Amino acid sequence: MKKRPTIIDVAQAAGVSKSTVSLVLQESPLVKAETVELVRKTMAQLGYVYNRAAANLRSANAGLIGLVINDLRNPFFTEFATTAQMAFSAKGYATVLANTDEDTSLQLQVVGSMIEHGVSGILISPSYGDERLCFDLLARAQVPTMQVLRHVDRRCDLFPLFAPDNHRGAILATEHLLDAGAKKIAFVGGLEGRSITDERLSGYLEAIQEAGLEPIRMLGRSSRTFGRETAIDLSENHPDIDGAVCFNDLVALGMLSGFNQIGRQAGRDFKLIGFDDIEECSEVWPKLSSVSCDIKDFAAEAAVTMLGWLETAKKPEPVRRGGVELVARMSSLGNVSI
Amino acid sequence: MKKRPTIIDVAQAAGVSKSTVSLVLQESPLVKAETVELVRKTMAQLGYVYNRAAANLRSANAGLIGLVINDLRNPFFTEFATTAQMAFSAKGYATVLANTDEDTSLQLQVVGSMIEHGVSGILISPSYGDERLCFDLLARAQVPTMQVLRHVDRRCDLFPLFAPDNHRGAILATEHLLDAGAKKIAFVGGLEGRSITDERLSGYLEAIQEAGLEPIRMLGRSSRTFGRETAIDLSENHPDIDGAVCFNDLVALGMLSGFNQIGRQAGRDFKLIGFDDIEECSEVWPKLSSVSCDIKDFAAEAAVTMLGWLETAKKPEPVRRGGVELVARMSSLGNVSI
DNA sequence: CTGAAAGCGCTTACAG
DNA sequence: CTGAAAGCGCTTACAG
Repeated sequence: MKKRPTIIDVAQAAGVSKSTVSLVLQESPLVKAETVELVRKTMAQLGYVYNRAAANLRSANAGLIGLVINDLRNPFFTEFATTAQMAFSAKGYATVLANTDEDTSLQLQVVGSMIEHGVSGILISPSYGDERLCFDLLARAQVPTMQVLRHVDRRCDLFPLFAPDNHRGAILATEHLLDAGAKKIAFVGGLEGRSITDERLSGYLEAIQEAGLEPIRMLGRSSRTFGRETAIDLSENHPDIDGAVCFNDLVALGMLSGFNQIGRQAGRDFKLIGFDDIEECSEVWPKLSSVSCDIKDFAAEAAVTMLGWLETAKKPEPVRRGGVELVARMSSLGNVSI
Repeated sequence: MKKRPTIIDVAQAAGVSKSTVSLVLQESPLVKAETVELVRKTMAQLGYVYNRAAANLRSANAGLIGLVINDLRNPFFTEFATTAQMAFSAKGYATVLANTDEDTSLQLQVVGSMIEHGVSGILISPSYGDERLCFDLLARAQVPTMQVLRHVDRRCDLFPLFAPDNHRGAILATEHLLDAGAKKIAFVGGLEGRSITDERLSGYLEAIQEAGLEPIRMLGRSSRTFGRETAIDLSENHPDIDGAVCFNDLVALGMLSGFNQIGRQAGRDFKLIGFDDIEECSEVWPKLSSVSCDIKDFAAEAAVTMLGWLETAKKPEPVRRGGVELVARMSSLGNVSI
């Protein structure tokens, strides 16, 4: 296993100086076309591969971006991460990715590692909890960092936030269930004190109170399993509850499974709506209503904003909210449309 | 935004030479404990961050591993990628990840980018199609590369393969449905000519022929939507078919949705089994039987094998198959157990 | 349009 | 146990 050729090898083989080779690599217009071709041919012959680490040592831009995700197994975050990574890739940036599994000490470790690797910027959907050390480290290292999806560190002037308008989305969802005829609507799933839950719950509360109704909170883990258990429990013990705004689609999909199990039909017997509009919503039966944050667009937007920051050195506004949209399907409508 | 401090700054501030600082960074036993402490304290004060790119320039091991995935939105691959990334992270390696979206030209591009970034090795679940250029590039660049999950490039001596024993898994699944009383079993989903499909289909064919039955192929996309459509089509046009071995869980979950829609009950009216055993299998109702490749263990194994290759420079065996296991649940059993 | 030289932030022998 | 010097593979002014 011999060493890879360097620009010096290429220069020798092509009979030019290494500066010229370097200029060719940078696609400088200064080099004569023939020389460019000669050098490229030589590089191909020698199997030359560009060494970014060396280049970076001088010129600072590593072409690496860090993506830190609290729960990569959750399809909502998977979609976000995948879309962002592909957007970076399309602009020539490679992505260093880490799942933190909602663990802030892991988060601290991976962020440290990314800084060492010289990422030019970091997009982080943070874990809840003891985040201070991590963000302080980012501040010290002066790595441009955007918080996305979750509002965790309060210093949005330092770490600009970009997140969907959860509050408004929950209002839309609640009003939709009221319009669909639901009389007693619960909010199911999500844990208090977490930014996304608080934002969505507050929208639900606002709409419920607006309608002069009593709110019903059934908070809990944001999992299919919690949704399924709640659907069954609720049908047995609170048969009068006839609608649910779920914290997210996983909870709603779990409720759907629960209803299937006990023969209750969402849409006809119960008005159900999720949040996030993951792909599966339109692939299950009955199809699940949801609030879309257009996660693909959102992720692409986030990526573009990050790249804009890196390339213009102009920091994005401290807080920015992405649009949300109601997507009504059978689980809240009851007829076999859509 | 001033420059980050370097080891020279640290050395000056601590009153030692930069070599000493370097040795401290490498945790060399040569440095006196007091000196170590002094240097560490100084680094903390100055907010020093290690520059791996520079270190790598001399010492070769970048501490970066590439992970190339054909479809990161598919939960099976998400689980694989996430587990592998976390295993690398636990050993101090950062992961550069790219989704290729089943696109071999994208795959070529991201692999090139990873090589430039100096990854020490690459774990690739390749896209089907025109993969030659990509693997040739890897061979030229001499980057240790393992193919996982899919057997695409035939040169396993160069690019060792690690994949689940799909053939055996499909035999287990088919025999299980026969034991459960199914008389006419179809194979649903998957596209011919792709290694995973071919391996699973061949297992099904072997078991069906062994039982003296006629095989029924209903190949197609590996999506929930295809599964749902097939379930409905099959119930209308082939009511005698009473069992299905699905290419993967997504197809089977789609069939489950389809059955829910038309009021047919998997388990009681139809014996259904998926493949991969993703988490959702035990979260839906009725719970979905599947063949587990123990994807978490598999991914951890793959990561360990890769790291072993990097650290011992000993290439893994050309072909290695991971174990598979039948997981029988309600969708093939019919009773409300498990 | 091309070449010679310095330097990016580390590590690595080699002295002492 | 610590220091002085060379070098990793590039880029960047600066000449010519």
